[in-house]
Amino acid sequence: MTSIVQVAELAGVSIATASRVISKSNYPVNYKTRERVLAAAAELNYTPNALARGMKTQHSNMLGIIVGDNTDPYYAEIMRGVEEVATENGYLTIVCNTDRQPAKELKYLQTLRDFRPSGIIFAGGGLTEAGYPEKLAEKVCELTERGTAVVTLSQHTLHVPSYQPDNFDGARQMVNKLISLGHRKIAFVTGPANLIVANIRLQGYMAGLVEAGLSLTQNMLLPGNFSMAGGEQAVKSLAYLPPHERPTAIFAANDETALGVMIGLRQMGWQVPRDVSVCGFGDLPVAQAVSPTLTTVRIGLRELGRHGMLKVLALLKNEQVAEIEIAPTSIVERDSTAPPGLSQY
Amino acid sequence: MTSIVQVAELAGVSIATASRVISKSNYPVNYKTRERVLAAAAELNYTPNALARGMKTQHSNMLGIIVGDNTDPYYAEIMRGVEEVATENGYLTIVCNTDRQPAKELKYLQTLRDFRPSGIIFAGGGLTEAGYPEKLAEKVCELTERGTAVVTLSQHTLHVPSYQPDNFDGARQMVNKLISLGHRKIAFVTGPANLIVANIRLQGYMAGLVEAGLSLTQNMLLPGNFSMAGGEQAVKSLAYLPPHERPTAIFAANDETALGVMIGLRQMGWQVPRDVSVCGFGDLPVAQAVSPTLTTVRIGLRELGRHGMLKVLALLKNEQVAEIEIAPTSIVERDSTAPPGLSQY
DNA sequence: GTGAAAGCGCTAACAC
DNA sequence: GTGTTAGCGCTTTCAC
Repeated sequence: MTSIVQVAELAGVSIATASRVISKSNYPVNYKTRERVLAAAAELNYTPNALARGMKTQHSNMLGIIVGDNTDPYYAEIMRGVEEVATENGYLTIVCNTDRQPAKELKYLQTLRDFRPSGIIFAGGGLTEAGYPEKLAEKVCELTERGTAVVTLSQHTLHVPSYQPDNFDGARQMVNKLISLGHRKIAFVTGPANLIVANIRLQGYMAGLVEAGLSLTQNMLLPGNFSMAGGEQAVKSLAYLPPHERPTAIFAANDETALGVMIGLRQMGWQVPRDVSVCGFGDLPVAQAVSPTLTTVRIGLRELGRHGMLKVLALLKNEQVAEIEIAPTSIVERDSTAPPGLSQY
Repeated sequence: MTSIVQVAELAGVSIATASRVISKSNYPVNYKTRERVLAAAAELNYTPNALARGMKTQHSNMLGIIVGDNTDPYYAEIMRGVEEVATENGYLTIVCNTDRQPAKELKYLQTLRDFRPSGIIFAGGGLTEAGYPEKLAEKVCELTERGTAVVTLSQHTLHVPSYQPDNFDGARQMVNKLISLGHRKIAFVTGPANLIVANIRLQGYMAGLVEAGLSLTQNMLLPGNFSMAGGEQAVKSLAYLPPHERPTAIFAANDETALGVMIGLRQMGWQVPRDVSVCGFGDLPVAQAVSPTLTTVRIGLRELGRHGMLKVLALLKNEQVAEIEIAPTSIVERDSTAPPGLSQY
């Protein structure tokens, strides 16, 4: 394999000089000499060994992205944004699926550590299992101490720079919207209890109700888990409610759940939005593809990823970065919501 | 940072000995000595620097996976399978989005090369632009020569070990199925013309028709591009056909296209499967989520990824591997297909 | 069964 | 503006 030594030889310069031009260091090199080195490198089809370089510099132009599951469109979109900016800047993106399991997350962090990544992005949102935040913080500390840039893309137990969607306000706004449509009985399908983000959305929902002077009724909270199956399951319980106690709108903690809710309702013979309005959170591409199209809270996911990676790059350049930046969320009104009272029951 | 030197010191042995036990080499080391090294490593929370190791061994326990777009569920599923097996074996998975652009694919291969990956998996299927297969083959050759294990997960221009779904037979079977339902006018929405896999599915479709003694009518071929928008667009042209010339079934080259087809038909006021049957290829998770649920050709995508990675591992161990293995495909009949003639026109 | 030492390819002092 | 050289942390001959 061709190394910098052959390049130097062919160019008739020392390895140091060759390295200076190859590594784009800002060290002064004579114009002609530089040209010769570049020509030699091109001729030999040479590119530097990233491993060797990483060994010297102590970091490797690799970026780890921690996600729950790369097949989940929420993460897939973020990952795509991260990857775009990463590759534009010569970084390689490593997928780390955790399935939201602390053990897997820790394991990946360990493996990543061995590779001296330049940065790590936590796309998903902080697991809150007892004792886990501390363990995680410790592992992450080992990384940051050694210069790895760590960024989260959601509210998180980790106290590192973060670019995060306004989950609280998004949920609050959605409740406002439903209320302005005339809804008073608004159910909420929750996310996993151990996920910070899921809880913040729940809080936004509750805040929205309280602001409007509505009371929280226990059975308006349906347990979900951010999955389609969870949403489908959750609404089944509504069939047992006497008609006048049924919600006129169901707000799901994420889009996948909302899709499940729609499937469940269809099976029950309830029509959306005639009998009940449904809305989600995230604005995944699929929200526009289903029928009826899904009203949801828009997070610019790809942009979230792009911005997160830019933050990593800024950190790496020792630039000043805001500790926490909030990405605004907004309501996208589509066909799955309508005023209540269209129903026959 | 703690290196093997501190471990050796703490254990009171030489670096060589420490390395022998840490690197799990099968070199004989005294039982007690081994224990001491392990204890020291544990105490120091030591794990070997993957970069340094890679520098010696000339490959880095990294695996590149080349996909069109990681947000495409087809690739996401494969990637997930690959990642599972990779991480179980201590490999890191690098996402490489090419958007099916030769230039991006080449660029990624170049970057990967610098990192000395142990393996590269081409999840997507061979671009056939003029002159490109040769260029790609050359780049890949540089990699394989140096011991990188390269595997494709579809029919491909590259002549490397491959584990690939039976795209031809899947399409043929689907046509058989439609014919057995009574369909005679079966349209096919094609994939991108520059994609091998898309063409093979098209060939399977044609073979199925020919076997049944049906003729290929030109306007039964609708141009698509594997995207939802493409499917939506494609069916619009059918509105201009006189009713008796309209297809009674539309077979889309992949599931995304089929979803687009369903959306387009809905806009045109055609009901599925009453007015026209629709089917896809791939069996993405979403195929079960849409309404009506989608009849499609099942490829075990995650399994495809898992198996592909296993093939890489086998190659790395210099085991004998089959050059080409075919993964069977099968028909999953759901609600989007029915016998023709239910339509009112 | 163990240790000393070379060297993988690169960068960054440090000379000149 | 250029060259010499010392490592980065590891594996692996080659001695003993």
